[in-house]
Amino acid sequence: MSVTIRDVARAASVSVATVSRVLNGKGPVRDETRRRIRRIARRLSYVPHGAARSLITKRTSTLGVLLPDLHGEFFSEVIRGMDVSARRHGFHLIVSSSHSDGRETEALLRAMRGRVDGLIVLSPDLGVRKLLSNRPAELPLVLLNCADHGSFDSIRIDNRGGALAMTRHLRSLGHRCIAFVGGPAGNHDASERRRGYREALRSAGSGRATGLELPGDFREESGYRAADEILRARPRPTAVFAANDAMAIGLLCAFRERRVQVPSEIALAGFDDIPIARFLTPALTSVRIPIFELGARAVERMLQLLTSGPVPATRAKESTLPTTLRIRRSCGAISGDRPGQDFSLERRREAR
Amino acid sequence: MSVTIRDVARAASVSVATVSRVLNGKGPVRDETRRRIRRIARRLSYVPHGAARSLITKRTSTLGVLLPDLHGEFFSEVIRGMDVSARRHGFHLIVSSSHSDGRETEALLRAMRGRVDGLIVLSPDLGVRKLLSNRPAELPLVLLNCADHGSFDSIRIDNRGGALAMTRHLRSLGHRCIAFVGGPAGNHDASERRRGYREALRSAGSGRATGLELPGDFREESGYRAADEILRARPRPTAVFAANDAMAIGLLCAFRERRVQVPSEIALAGFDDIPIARFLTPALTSVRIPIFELGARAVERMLQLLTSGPVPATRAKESTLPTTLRIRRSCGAISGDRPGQDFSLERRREAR
DNA sequence: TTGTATGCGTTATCAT
DNA sequence: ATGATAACGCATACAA
Repeated sequence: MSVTIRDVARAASVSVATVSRVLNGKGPVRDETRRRIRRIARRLSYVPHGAARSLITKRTSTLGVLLPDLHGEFFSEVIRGMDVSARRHGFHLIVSSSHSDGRETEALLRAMRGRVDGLIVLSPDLGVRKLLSNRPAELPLVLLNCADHGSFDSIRIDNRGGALAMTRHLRSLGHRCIAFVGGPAGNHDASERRRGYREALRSAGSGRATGLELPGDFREESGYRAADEILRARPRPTAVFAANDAMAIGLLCAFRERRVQVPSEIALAGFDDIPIARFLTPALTSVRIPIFELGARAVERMLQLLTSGPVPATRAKESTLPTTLRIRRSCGAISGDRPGQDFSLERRREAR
Repeated sequence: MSVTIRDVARAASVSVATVSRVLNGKGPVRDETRRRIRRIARRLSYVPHGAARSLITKRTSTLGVLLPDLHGEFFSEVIRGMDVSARRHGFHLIVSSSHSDGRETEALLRAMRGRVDGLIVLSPDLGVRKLLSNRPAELPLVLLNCADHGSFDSIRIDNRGGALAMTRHLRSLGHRCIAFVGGPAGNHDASERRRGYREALRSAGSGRATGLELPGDFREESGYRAADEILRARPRPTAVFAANDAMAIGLLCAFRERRVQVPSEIALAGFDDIPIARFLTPALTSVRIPIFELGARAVERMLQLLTSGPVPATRAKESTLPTTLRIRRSCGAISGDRPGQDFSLERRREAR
């Protein structure tokens, strides 16, 4: 068996209470006793048992994270943000990725009780309502990029604003027919981006602008497939806005094969600003989203929720993180030749 | 407070023991009693307390995962593999990414006791030795892609074999001077890939081959920077093998800016086969590594370690996962035009 | 078939 | 300043 607090107490000829006091720095202990216990504990390489401790303290110092089946860059960044933020406060992350069907999610939530102090749920796919119903009652909750905020704290990325800004940017470059390749049906990020696109088309600007929406699923392949339809369309769009960079890359690939020059013959823009965007040829214009910060903020919010009292009466808050336009060569706005030439148009919008 | 097993027992007018038996399906219980308890438990939406349960059962159904600061695709895939595999067996994952310095890691390991049944450590950066010393003694351990296997179970990817195969492939295409852009110093994956590259150069083949090694750090930027030096070198390499795809993309970008045609003027190959590799122009030849499977296998191994008895005398095993060559246009071996044209040369090597 | 009682490892409350 | 002891929520050996 593992060495327990009793072993330390016995070896030091004191009671377990004293050992506990020393190790937690609580209560008065004679200096000499403290040092002796510390030494012995180290010599025995004693490590407190987490489960036992949290059974009595009612705190696990652990946060549960529920994620859907996310694509590479996004997934790792959001976790990194959470992890950095959590560790700074001595918290751990118990993550569960690719939760799809509701039954599985339910089982997951059940298993979380007694293991986490709070839950962070990222669910771009609609359907958070079900979640609330069968979640262990008093478990604090923070929603990420969710469709219906309901009465829960939520942090989201300004997808709509980013798409709006990008589409307007394309219009400002003179494009009058702008195609849009969308994301998966039911995905909240995707529908918000489409909303921004539509809004920008409708809004008064320099001249009329028409649109053309094509289906996509956030994967390269779907962008590749959308290209043909775009090129066949009459009037042919002079610009394409893909709902994410992966699809934009698929489009870029297809355009090159068809010998359609980007951006001279057709402009291209993406969303996400993944690291390789600026290393493509032409460098891909995109909308940068603060993924790391999204994760970090979620944890911060959760932590202040946890320390603000047992049943925090603090009203649910929702905040929106701003996106940033990364203008590069693919949209035809600039003619620079080297990567790293990043011109940024920033766009901020913070909600309560 | 949350509803406990006692609440259920009281509501059902039975003892907690009976409730426990029903919920765990152990021991004989009268059918009618069972149904009644089940109904009441559901009505009260009772959920067992994880910490309390694991305190007595000595099992947490949770696996600890220690990861370094990984790049996008790799990170998400390995976690996905673990998660899928873990959930299938009713296990959870408590992950901690970007563990860098040893002190932090030590604190992390301490906090793991009583919260996890085993530990999976991915540490391409050398220095696992320290880990073993201050880890809670009887915690089962599985190493991933580690330098020194020591006496621990470990699963690794055949980095050396993949690099060997790719370099030979380039030689077989007639290249006699092949440059190599390496990964971060101290990174085990990187050094194994370099080892394979060197081995292939030394080994007898069709004619002599010379090399040229350049530093890199696995990021696009470092590949971009390496390009100039490669183009200046005399004799100028006719092929470049980048230790990962990100750097290959940087190289591709730089070559295009310098108007150096790939593959006609210089061939290019990467490592990892990230999803966008086949959508680049030219499509990037690369070495596919089974990341998902790496994670999945790690969990499987851990689980069989856990169920093989309290202190499994089963000798530490190490296995190596095979890589696969993905030959595309960038190396000049084929002249296809459409993405999805994947020719595969497989290479297997399984160790005990 | 069911109930009683004990213990898991820790912290917290009260004595001393 | 320190020690004895009661929880915490659950599973289980044993008794009934």
